[in-house]
Amino acid sequence: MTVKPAEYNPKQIESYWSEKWERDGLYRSRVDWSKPKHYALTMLPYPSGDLHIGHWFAMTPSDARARYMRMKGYNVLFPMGFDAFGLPAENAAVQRNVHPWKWTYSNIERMRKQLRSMGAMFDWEREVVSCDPSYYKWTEWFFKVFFDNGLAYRGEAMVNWSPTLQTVLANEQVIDGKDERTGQPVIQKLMTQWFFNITRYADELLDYSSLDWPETVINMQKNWIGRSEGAQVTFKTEHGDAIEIFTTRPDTLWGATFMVLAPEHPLVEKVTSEGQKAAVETYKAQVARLTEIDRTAEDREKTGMFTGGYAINPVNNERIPIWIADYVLITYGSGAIMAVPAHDQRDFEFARKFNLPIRVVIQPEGETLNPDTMPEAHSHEGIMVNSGPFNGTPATNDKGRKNPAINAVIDWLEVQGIGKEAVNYRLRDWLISRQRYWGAPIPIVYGEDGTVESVPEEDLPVLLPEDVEFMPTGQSPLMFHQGFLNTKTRDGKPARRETDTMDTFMCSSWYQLRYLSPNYDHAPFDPEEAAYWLPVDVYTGGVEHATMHLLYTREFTKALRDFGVYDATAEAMRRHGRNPEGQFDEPMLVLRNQGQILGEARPGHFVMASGHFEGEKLFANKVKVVDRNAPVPANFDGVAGEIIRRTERILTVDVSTTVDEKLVTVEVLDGAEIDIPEIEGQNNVNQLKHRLDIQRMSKSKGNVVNPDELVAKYGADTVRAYLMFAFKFEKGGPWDSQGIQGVIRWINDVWEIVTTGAPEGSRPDEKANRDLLRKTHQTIARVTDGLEKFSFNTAVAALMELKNLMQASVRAQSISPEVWHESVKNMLLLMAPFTPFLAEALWEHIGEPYSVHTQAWPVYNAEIAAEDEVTLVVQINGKVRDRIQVPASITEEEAKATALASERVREFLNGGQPKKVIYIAKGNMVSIVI
RNA sequence: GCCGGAGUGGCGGAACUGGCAGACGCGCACGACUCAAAAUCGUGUGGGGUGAUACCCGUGUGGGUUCGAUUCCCACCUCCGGCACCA
Repeated sequence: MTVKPAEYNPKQIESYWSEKWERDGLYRSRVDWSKPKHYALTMLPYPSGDLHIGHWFAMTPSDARARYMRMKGYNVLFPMGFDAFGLPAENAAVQRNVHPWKWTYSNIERMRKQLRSMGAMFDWEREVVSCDPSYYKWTEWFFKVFFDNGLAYRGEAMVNWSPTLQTVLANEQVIDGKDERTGQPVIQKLMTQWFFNITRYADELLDYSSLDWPETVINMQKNWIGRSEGAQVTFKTEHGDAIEIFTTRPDTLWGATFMVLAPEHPLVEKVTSEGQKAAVETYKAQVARLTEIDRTAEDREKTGMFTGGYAINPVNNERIPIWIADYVLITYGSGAIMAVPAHDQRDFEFARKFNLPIRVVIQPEGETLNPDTMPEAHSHEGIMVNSGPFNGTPATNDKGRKNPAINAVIDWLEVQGIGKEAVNYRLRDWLISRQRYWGAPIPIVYGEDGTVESVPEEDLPVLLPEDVEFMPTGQSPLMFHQGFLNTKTRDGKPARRETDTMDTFMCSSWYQLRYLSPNYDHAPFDPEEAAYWLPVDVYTGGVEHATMHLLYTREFTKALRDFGVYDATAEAMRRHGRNPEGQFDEPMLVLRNQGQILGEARPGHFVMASGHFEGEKLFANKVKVVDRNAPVPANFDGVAGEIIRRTERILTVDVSTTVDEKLVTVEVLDGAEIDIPEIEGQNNVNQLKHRLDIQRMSKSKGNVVNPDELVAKYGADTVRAYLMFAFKFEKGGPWDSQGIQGVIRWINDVWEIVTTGAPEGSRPDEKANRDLLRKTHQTIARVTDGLEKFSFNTAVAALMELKNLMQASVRAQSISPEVWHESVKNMLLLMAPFTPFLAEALWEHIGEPYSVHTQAWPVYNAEIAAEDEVTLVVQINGKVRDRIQVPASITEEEAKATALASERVREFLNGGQPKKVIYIAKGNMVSIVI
């Protein structure tokens, strides 16, 4: 007697198994030198309050892969934590009077639950929270290491300063030069801030040879670092002061007809003549008022001012005027340039505007440039002219030493002692100061005598005081907290604490280390753990972190290596027989970026609204949703069209189908009659749907997909599998609420097949048995390959195919119970990474030992997977003309003979001889040329 | 402007190293079950053509290499991303 199997009930299964796994510590990861390790990491979330579908898309495929690695025999570490410092918590404090501490922790509490519902193999005992003193103690400690080793320094930097609020604003808080919230103007102000000398590592950061990272990320980082090769040349002012310049085109030195200094350049004052003083000051003041954005605005006309001073060009001792202009940036190179208008477009524009001389020194072949008439600079190849000893030297389009002209001039400059080969970077040092409360304090103390010292290690962490007041002005409460502010230097003299806190990228630059031993209190991480787990083997996250986070964490790792932080770890590695060589150069060896899940497109309701017009606007007392294809009655005098936008009771209706004007505003009056046929009962204005285009999800757009709701409705397994199936991992795409049906059906079918049990009383047929086993092994290969390559969608597709054949075999009663069991067993093992709850429940159901997740990954058997019959494809002149079923063991001669004997081929040959017959074994194909 | 990536059915997407384009799924159409609907099951589904075959066209566009091109080469178009007065 067959018992009717229970319905698939994900809620029950998922809560049962997650509790059991938790109790059993199934996902605890411990150092075990007898096994190979695998450190899988996914970027830790900011605790904004709710888990987004994007988090699921980022984390569940990575989890599937981590589970696969575990079944492959690796000892896997897959931790999770929270990047918990940052501005939103502080904004909440100001706006809603909740302490950031409370706000953050209650969000974390909520998100932990949501994360657990995912069914990921996170080891929660390794959780880290970056705003916890036990964590930020070490963030401070790293700062101290950098400070003590001279990597951290104080420097001046421009900040967005709000004079109204007396505070610094982040870039994203400034819109059109105004404070986003108050609308008050923001100015650029120089402030002393803390930096890390990241440029020290620029060259090493450009070496990606040991990394398997997406090309796009490497490309972005290379752009960001912006290495350029050239020469540094020393010009002198008339009065003998040196002006260093950097140029990528030393071959154009003889064409320099003026110099330009950045307005902030320290020599400006000295070179400015009495007569130009007032004009120069005016210009400088004008520049200071501009924000970075204004200054770099597109197609901006060149501005500048003559200083009255002159410089001597060292290559030909020519006297050339010195100008200042804001197109020269104080932050790049030396803040001064030689201007070669004939061969640099920016200099050219400047020279034309201010009537400065232009001299051609690179003459392109086949044309003669005329300085008076040339429409733009010539920045390409040619022959050097007007260049003293170098006349006739060819200049190519190559950069740096590869260009013979540049190469020769650099050698000459070095011999003459007026310049040398040099490299410059676009990359700026990392500004880590934030004038905020909710961040890790910078452990620095300022003595009254101006001394700057780091806080002794035994006094770390410098704790954030909790009894602080958040003022709506946005100022950091640390500046007013006397208990925090007042302290002592090491030798007991009165001192003041640094009130800036650290950039949150600082916290996320080393969190992969804290996961190793979150409770370790002698050091940021336990060398014994690190010796085993480091480095991270696979890292996944969004491409938006390509330049900042990923560059900082690489730099951080290299600095720790150089400052000996890994010495004890290297020692432990050696003790365990692992070679530490090169293990601390890079934090993450393999990187993959997931794409983004966008909002689903949806048409808006098509409505007929009537009421009374006031001007262009309709005040509606009746709104009826109608079929958009139905004709609107000719005598209808209201507004008919699709709702494009709806904000509360204000509708924007696209009436282009009926009248010429496109958009009409309709205000729905209180108590208006709303009729939406598809929703029964009393309707209200909030049920009217507006059109949604494909765009990023956001609450205000109303296109957010809530994973909690999906889990409640379908179960976590379905949500996981759907996300992996429906999108390319690296690409993402718009959400499709219908597509999930396919995964629901698949999971239900699997449930039904397995719970129904092996077919009893079937009439097994040898061929069907063999076909199913073959398919099973082909699926092993495809799923394995998919997981290896982050091609989750094809792996799920393969599992669906296996299910399809299994279902057909079961229905046809054509397979034996043994084959059913063998096939089901393998299928559940293969499904375990994707649908961990379902696989576990069914694994138990078929009587296999707990847990499916600790089983070995199925081994592919090529012999079983091999087809015994294949389709021989016959092409004539590259077109498929016939298909013949043949044994897979067919030889080349047999295949050619079979093909030539085919009816279709004989028709085409028409008695003649083929010119050529080609056999392609791997494609089971014969290609005949006639 | 410079650097990079991508264009395949109505949709998401598949195709190993140059070898049967469109796997798998959604959607859609028709049929079965049902009083009906949902669910489920069956059949079909790139376009043209045919009663059905045959055949022709088809992976952004145009050329090329090849017995054979979504895949390689050249030129172009479109979209997306990064950088951008960086000397």
